[in-house]
Amino acid sequence: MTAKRARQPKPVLSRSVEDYLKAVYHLSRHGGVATTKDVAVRLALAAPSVSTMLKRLTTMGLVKRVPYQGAQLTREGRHAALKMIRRHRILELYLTRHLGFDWDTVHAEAERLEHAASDLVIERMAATLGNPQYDPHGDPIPTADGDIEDTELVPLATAPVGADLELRQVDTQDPARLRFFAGHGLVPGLQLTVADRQPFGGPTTVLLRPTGARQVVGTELAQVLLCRTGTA
Amino acid sequence: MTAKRARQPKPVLSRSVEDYLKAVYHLSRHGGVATTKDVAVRLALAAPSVSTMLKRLTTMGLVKRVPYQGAQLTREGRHAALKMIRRHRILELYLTRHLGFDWDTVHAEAERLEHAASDLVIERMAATLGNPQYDPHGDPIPTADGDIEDTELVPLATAPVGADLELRQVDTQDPARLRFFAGHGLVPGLQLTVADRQPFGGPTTVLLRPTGARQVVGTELAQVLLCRTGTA
DNA sequence: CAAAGAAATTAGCCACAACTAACATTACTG
DNA sequence: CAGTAATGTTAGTTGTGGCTAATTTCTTTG
Repeated sequence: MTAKRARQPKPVLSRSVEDYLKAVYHLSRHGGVATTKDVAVRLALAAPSVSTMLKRLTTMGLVKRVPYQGAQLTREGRHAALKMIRRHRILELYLTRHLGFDWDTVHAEAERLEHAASDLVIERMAATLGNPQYDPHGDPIPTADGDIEDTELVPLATAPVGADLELRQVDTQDPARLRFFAGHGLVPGLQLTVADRQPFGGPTTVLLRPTGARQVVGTELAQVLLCRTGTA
Repeated sequence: MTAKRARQPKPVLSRSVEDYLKAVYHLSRHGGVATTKDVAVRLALAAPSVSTMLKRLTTMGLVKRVPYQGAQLTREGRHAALKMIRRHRILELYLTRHLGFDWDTVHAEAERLEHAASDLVIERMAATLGNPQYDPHGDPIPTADGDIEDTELVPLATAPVGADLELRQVDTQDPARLRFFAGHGLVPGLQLTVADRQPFGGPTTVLLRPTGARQVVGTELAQVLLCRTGTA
């Protein structure tokens, strides 16, 4: 018995199963559980389809589930999910860096390719990219053995006025929003200062550090701009 | 009714259908028809599965079929098949040129990716490659609108002794054979002269033009080395 | 705390695409 | 040219993964 590899020889998860695992991962990432409804919405499926599949995943040992409550991934399920997320993010970065795609279109492309690309293709792409740590949106890329960085980030919408921040992650896949952000220089790595925030859910005004340019950002958008504090 | 594009809006063929169309294309390429058996062997499926599917493809208008005789592609079916073959060959070339794959491993990779890559990804790859005409094995790459070069090539096994040839195409996907060929410099573009052929299905001896090196090739292998005549 | 509403599940259905077993047709050969 | 071998098709089954309709459970609130 070789220590850790080859637990199961190669059950090979179906495309559907892979999508479910990713969905459950994302929905239960911050402590909670993934409910049937949420998974159904995320995958654009009917609730009964999800209910049935989650039961199947449970018997496969990929998911822990409490009926009528929700589901979480097992260690094995999380490993499979992180593998898919690694594929997805490497593909996104590869498509932008080497095939001229914009960051607002890569998500859809990667969504299909991630199920078809072999490990070897993915690792060759990763190597070509210099084993990157982040995808074009700033999302951390899990390592090949399933470790993922878990930095505490604060949404711009809730960062205190006066704070010096670095924009680390743009947490949306909506092409229109992404194009807006890119058009205003709001991309990962940007240094900024919170200049003002209007009360009652009003917009946040930021100063873009290098240029000193002002930028007003509505709450909805400020919610998905995730920042790291303390970069003077 | 816009002249030729958008006959059907977007029926989107399934992975299986795409594989069947490719198989029928390859099997009926040289005039004949594709029989149920041949398709079954090629796709590693049971004959009844193929029989049923060919009937389905017929009702979809992708295939013309005479029961108990065999099938051929319709114009629409051929178009779809050539589109897949374009994808496949561009992927093969891209994988070898940009991701460090050897020509004996790309077939399997491309076989899975061809169903998942969007037109845009494929055309970006093609552009990156300089809109190439041939894949790593020398197979012609169909154009985006479905034209494919149809050169008359002669197998080395049947080329007359004394002929000056250019090796154009290596017509196998078997990794072991491909490695053998690559190891002996037998790759598309090679100039060679047929020095000798033993009778009764015996091996062919060739002189590799640049170096003058001798190489003996057995009949089975000489059958898949497709050459163009007349290159003094 | 009972009843309405939301969410989850069960039951029953369908399409796709494979399979085996049984039967039909075509091709080959003594 | 009859009969067997090879090939093709039909019939019936299976597994996956969707769906709607009906039912159950949980949550929320008058």
